Amino acid sequence: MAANSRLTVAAHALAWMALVRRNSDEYVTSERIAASVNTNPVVIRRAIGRLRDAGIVEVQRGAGAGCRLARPPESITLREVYDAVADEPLFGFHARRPNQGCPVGRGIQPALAKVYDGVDAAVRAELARTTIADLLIDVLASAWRSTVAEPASDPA
Amino acid sequence: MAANSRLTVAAHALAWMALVRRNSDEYVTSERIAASVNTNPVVIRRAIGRLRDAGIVEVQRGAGAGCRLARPPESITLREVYDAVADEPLFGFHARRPNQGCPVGRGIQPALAKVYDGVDAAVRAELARTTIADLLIDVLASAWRSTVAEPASDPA
DNA sequence: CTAGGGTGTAATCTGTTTAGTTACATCAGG
DNA sequence: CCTGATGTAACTAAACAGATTACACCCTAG
Repeated sequence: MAANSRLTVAAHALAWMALVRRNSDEYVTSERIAASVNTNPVVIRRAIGRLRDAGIVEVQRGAGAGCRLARPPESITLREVYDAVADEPLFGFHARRPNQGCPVGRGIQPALAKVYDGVDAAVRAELARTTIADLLIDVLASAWRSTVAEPASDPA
Repeated sequence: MAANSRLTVAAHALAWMALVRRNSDEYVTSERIAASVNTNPVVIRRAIGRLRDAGIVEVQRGAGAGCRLARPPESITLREVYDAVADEPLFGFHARRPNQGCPVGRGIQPALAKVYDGVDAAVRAELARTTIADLLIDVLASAWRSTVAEPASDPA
């Protein structure tokens, strides 16, 4: 597992909510989402909390509580989701400060920062091309194909 | 520190070798590079090993041994370096397999894989825009600026 | 042809991070 | 109120990266 599965979990939860939303506008519980993602409800709640702060989902407390998309899935891009759940940059700098007595040690971080900023912008632009609605369509298509192929695939 | 400082360390080492190369074509030891990066020589050797396998640097063993760029720095892009040193994808999937009884659980990974492939291509295209020669120029410019500003900055 | 400085790499230690889990305070609807 | 859910703190466990030690191996200078 790579360091960050947070975007995956958040996208999974949102796709789930988008699917539910097609049938009703009810709130869905963290427990049900966790059952689909196959993790603990608290992990889902942590992700939901960030998505709530970003205005992507609405949370209802009290009895009959749960969570649902705050907006149509067509208006939610993976870039927004990424910004909501990611807190570490893709590439990190030195674990220990490089030698400041060396020109390379002194100039490397500013120089790389520019490159990494460009990479970050490219990543976010690419993620902006996919909405939760797009994702749900692709998810259902993939699930359908795997259902058809299932008899031939391993049952694990 | 974010998960991956490997690209940073490799770029630092290559910038150093590019700088040395401007004055002579001698081999430089992992110990000297480590002193600039401020880490252990073994960490540098591990990075060098991958760069050697990728044909980016040449390593000479025996007495007076060390390592140098195998090609002009203008011909080495950060994309090559990234490909040489990275082994984990940027985004990971679920830690535990999602619920295969749920359409979303079954279709989410193939759907996200397409998105993540696109992101990976975008990252590498962005990194391809910078060569080690470009980086060195920027490193030296940044080091120069920080030298001028040094009297006002903290001496830590 | 040997002495010595360097690479290559395995093994281990340590610190950090993240997912997983438990526990519990809090919040509304019925 | 009671109930079923969220919000969050606290802790555990596992994975991972970097740091370090140790040592086999290599090659060139002398």
